[in-house]
Amino acid sequence: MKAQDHHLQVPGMRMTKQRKEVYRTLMENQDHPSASEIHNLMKDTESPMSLATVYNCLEALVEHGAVKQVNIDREPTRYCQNSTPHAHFHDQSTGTIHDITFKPGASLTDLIELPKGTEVTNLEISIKGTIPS
Amino acid sequence: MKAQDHHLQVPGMRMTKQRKEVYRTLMENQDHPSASEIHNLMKDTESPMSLATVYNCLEALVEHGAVKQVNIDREPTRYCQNSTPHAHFHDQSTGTIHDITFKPGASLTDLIELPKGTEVTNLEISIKGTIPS
DNA sequence: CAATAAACTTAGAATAATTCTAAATTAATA
DNA sequence: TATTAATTTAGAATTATTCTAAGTTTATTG
Ligand SMILES: [Mn+2]
Ligand SMILES: [Mn+2]
Ligand SMILES: [Zn+2]
Ligand SMILES: [Zn+2]
Repeated sequence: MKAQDHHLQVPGMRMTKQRKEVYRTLMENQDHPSASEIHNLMKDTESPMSLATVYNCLEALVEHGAVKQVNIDREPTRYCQNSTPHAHFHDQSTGTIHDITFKPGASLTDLIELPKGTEVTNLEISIKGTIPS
Repeated sequence: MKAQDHHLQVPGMRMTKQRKEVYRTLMENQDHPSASEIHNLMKDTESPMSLATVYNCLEALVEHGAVKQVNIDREPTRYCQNSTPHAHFHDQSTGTIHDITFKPGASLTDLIELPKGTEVTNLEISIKGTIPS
């Protein structure tokens, strides 16, 4: 799946008009928008849709690994089009969220010790702070 | 602040009866309970209190660094009495959350590259998976 | 193709964790 | 002690998200 591939197709997921548009909107707004932000972005397009459908589409995309959920504290869940492993940096001076890729060859076990046989199904690293302008 | 010190005192925070009891309850239930679980745990004690007060006390304790919030997805916020830096492992087969300390000498920058001058104010690492029994 | 079933979309209602409000109480300060 | 500031509380309000039930689209079967 290329970064600019707006014509996502995932085996097992019916790619409806609505899912296609939600995915495209997310690709064109890579700043981790929330469901309602995505919904608003689609208000004035040719394919407005209900907020429930935006939630449903995002859920389907997340289930199929095409999209990631990002939770910062109790704020509304945001969505990330970057399906590769990465961390999130939450810049407190701008409110924006940046993707941060892992160093090549780096592993979680560099940082922490996990009991033998531990199966990791999901890893979330979120950093809050400021970046110099 | 020792691990078993239930007589917390933090400069700048008025240690009321309620805050003391919330903190003590959290020390005695180190399994990352939610606000309403803490509230329930105190229902049958000598100092029951309103749920709003539990939230208020936890907020004060978090602000003063004595307690940490733990957010897993959109589940109710849980609270952690371990004020030292650590990661959280969410065991999916039991639903429990374990503290995982960082390897001595390990640093976040072993894993990711941050722009020069970046100030990190908060780091959260949460891992989901299973541990063999 | 026609009929049937399954999946999807939608508006609006429901849910539930958390926050807010406003009044009473408690603690600190002058 | 008198005054002020902080805290507690019950209950109302908020709000992101999920649910319901009906209509629509898509896939499958005969
Ligand atoms: Mn945004
Ligand atoms: Mn618990
Ligand atoms: Zn991201
Ligand atoms: Zn913890």
